[in-house]
Amino acid sequence: MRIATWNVNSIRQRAEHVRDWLGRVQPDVLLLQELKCEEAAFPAAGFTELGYSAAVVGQKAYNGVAALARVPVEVVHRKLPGLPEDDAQARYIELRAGALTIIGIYLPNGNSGGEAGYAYKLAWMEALAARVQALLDDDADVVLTGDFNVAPEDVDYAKGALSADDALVRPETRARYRRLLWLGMTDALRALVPEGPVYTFWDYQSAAWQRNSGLRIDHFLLSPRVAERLAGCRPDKDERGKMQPSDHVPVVLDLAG
DNA sequence: ATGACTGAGCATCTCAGA
Repeated sequence: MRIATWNVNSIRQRAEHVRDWLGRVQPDVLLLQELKCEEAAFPAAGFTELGYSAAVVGQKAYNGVAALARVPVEVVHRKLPGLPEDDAQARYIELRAGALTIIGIYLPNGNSGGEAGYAYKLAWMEALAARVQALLDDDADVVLTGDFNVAPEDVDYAKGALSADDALVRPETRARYRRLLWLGMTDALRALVPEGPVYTFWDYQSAAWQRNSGLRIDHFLLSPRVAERLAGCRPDKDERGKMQPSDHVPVVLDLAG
């Protein structure tokens, strides 16, 4: 089973990149983030042609997540349980694929909107931990993936790429990420590559790609039985070197069975 | 110390991204 995640920074700008990539890499499920469009504007036909169904949680201009799947999936949630009823940000999709629960997230960045913006990020992380706890209490097999907007350790961002008080690395942010690990989730990439930088994002500015000034902020967290099936996890760096790329690259997870 | 790249939208500037 192959599952992938990709923050595409506008699906309408990146539809051809995604189509080419699906044809080559052939994931069973691809979680997308930062669609930057409503569901009606999502270019679904280009993916169904390739054998992928599309489940879209869209929003005008900002955010937006989706799942493309060539295996049967059922959408379980389109909003993160535990957030206020009037929360309209499209950042969460939860699927069932056979016995697996697959969650795709676009976690708030937290650097805009002042203290309220950062508080929203923390509240979102609290609700996410509660959701993961509930699933584990039900003995579910969980793959939690997407753009977490968290660089968990100092090795996960290039020197100078972020300031120490950035919302992606603030201690309160990292503590809430660690809480997911304490619940029993395994960081798939770090389980396979325990040391050294492995980036998934390079800013458009300041020649960040050319200088390899990147971040590791797109993750796969696996519940215990799923972690036992871990066979591979890698970012596809080649995508960042293409014409008009997203600033994030896809990350691919392979599970045995 | 400075500058600065991409995308969307009631758009030739502002907001957000990270």
